[in-house]
Amino acid sequence: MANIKDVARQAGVSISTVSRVINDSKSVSPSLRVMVEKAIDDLNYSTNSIARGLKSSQTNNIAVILTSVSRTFFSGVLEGINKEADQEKYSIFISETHDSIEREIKLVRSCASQWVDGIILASSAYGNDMKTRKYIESLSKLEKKGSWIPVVTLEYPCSNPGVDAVVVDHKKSAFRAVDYLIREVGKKSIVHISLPFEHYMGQQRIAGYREALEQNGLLFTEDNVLEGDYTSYCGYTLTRDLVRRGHPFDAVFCANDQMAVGVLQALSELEIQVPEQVAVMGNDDIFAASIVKPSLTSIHVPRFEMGAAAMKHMLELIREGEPPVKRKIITLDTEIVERESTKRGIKNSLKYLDW
Amino acid sequence: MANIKDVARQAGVSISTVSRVINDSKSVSPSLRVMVEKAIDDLNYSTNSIARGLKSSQTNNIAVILTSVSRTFFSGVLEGINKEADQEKYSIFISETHDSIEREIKLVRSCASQWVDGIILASSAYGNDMKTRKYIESLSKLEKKGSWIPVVTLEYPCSNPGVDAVVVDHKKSAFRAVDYLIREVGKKSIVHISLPFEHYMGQQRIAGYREALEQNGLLFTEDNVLEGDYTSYCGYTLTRDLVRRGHPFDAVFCANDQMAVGVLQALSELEIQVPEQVAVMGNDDIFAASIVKPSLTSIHVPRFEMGAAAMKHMLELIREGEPPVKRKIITLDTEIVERESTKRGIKNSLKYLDW
DNA sequence: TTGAAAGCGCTACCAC
DNA sequence: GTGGTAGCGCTTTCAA
Repeated sequence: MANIKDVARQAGVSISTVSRVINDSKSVSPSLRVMVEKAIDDLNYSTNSIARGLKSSQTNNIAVILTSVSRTFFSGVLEGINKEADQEKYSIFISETHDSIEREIKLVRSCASQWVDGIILASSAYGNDMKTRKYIESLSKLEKKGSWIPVVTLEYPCSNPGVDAVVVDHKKSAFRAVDYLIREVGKKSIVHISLPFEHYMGQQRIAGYREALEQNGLLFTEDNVLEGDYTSYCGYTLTRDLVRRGHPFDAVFCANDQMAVGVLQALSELEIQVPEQVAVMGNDDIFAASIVKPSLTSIHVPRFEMGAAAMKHMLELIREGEPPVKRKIITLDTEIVERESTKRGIKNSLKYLDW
Repeated sequence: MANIKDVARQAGVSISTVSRVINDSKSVSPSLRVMVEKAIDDLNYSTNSIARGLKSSQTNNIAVILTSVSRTFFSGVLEGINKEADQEKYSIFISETHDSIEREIKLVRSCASQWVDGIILASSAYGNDMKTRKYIESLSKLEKKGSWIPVVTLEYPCSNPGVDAVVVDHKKSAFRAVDYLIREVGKKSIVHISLPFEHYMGQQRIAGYREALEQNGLLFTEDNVLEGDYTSYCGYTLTRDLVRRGHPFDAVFCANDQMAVGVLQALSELEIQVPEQVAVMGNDDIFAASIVKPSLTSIHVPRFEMGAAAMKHMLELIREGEPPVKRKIITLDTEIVERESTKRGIKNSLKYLDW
């Protein structure tokens, strides 16, 4: 690949002139401009963004660090991010942590050292050890050449108050879900399959679950809260286990849809009627919710909007160039999407989106 | 973020020495090494990979260019790619073309100009116009600082014979699927919902479909081949349309699972028995195939292995440093996964993978 | 074993 | 309008 020097030689002009043409400066005569453009075309030259970045400290790259792109939830988020990025000249750089905090730390460091212009992060830094805390601390102080690299977290606010976030109110969502199960569906013994207990989001949902029970005069018992691990397999086994133990319940609220699908599968095998005997509710409203039979009532999380909002906010932060005076947390609304797993005979509109 | 100069000053040594420590050269005295390491730690220094790349022309970044990460098919591929990359020191850089050839061309150029060490590409360059051909031509000649940037394509071999690929035999897969529908399921009027006709993979599958019919003494008619667009919506509408027109058919073979899910939905609404009246078969075996009811018979494509093989091969190409004498096309095997949409009463083992 | 200095490809500043 | 040149942060000779 030719470099700027080659182009200059080929066109018979100085490097400066070539640079001016590339960067669209007006102070270059039409004749020279034409010659340079021809040389660029002849040599199939394209400017080396590494070297450019080294000088200008602007790479036009934005890193998106997620736990896993195959987690359906994040696919939608990515669509939103991409949509906003496309309109500007930014490229997106996706990497995956697979829920490993070590990998997350390594990736953030690596992105910073590559001088990305910003980082959109779905963190799994739940721990409270020294190393994790130091890492979280560092998130608001990432720099390249002395200038600030903004970080925006997804899903929940990171514990560093210097980092902005785009979130949904997990507690409120869970509250409304359980309140709905009690008041609209008429259930009384609601089991909650949660996320790993250490996860902030899981804790929030448990809090919402509890509040809904108590406000409706029902008893909160720890027996009814099961620790899940995101997978549909755990929903499946936990449910079979509940039934085997003869634990009484007439509804299950799961912290994500994958687990709820596992619950449905187990109930179907055990020939337990949904929703008459047991109603099931998920969270996130991924497309699988509308595909399973019975279709799954879930809480719709605006994933696309979440990604778009994160990117939009990121662009603002980059434009401003320095940490905002006051932290900004953008909260998006969720809503319940009612389907057959809580209400018999409801018409299930299969979503015809790309997946 | 501190730079190497700062570290050198802090440690009271030369830049060269710091560089030696960073790059693990042995020719540095233990005492100095300790001082430098302390300085690095104190300043929280991490080496700027941009500048490093500028000099060494090795960035340790590998670009993965896909149509869309939310297309379930590619999620699995990414897992495989990541698994292999993790073992080495490479970072993965994912971007999406959304089936736009312009975007694809732009991305490849941009990656090359960022001096990635290699590009794994799921191309949508089906066109035959001048620009596309020139682009495909260029794929085997990507360079940074005069050294070759290897490209490996996924899913199908690109028409440039200088580009290696990891693929499955689409024609053979389709052949086996249709042969199975005829001989095992006993169907005779098989409709094929294809990909957009211009797509190489779609053409291959149609060829396999045709061959299976003919080898089994059935007539191939163009009426039975419908052009699809990947979405479940098109499977849905095409099926309703067939039925409305009174087109006779007793099986549908779809070029992907999404379309097959749409077919199932339409048949269910029309109260047509699956598989007795109409058997349905998909392609790819994404997890949705095991979730729908009736569950969907499909062709399992080893996505994970595909990604892993592509990455493995990429690392070899990078190690060798120059184009191989002979093009290598790695072909992986597919297999039929039998479920309820072609065989009543078969036990459906829901896959408990992460999705 | 150590340090000085050239140079990777580019931009930006300063002269002319 | 144009060209010369310093320098971004790093690696890599070459000398000492």
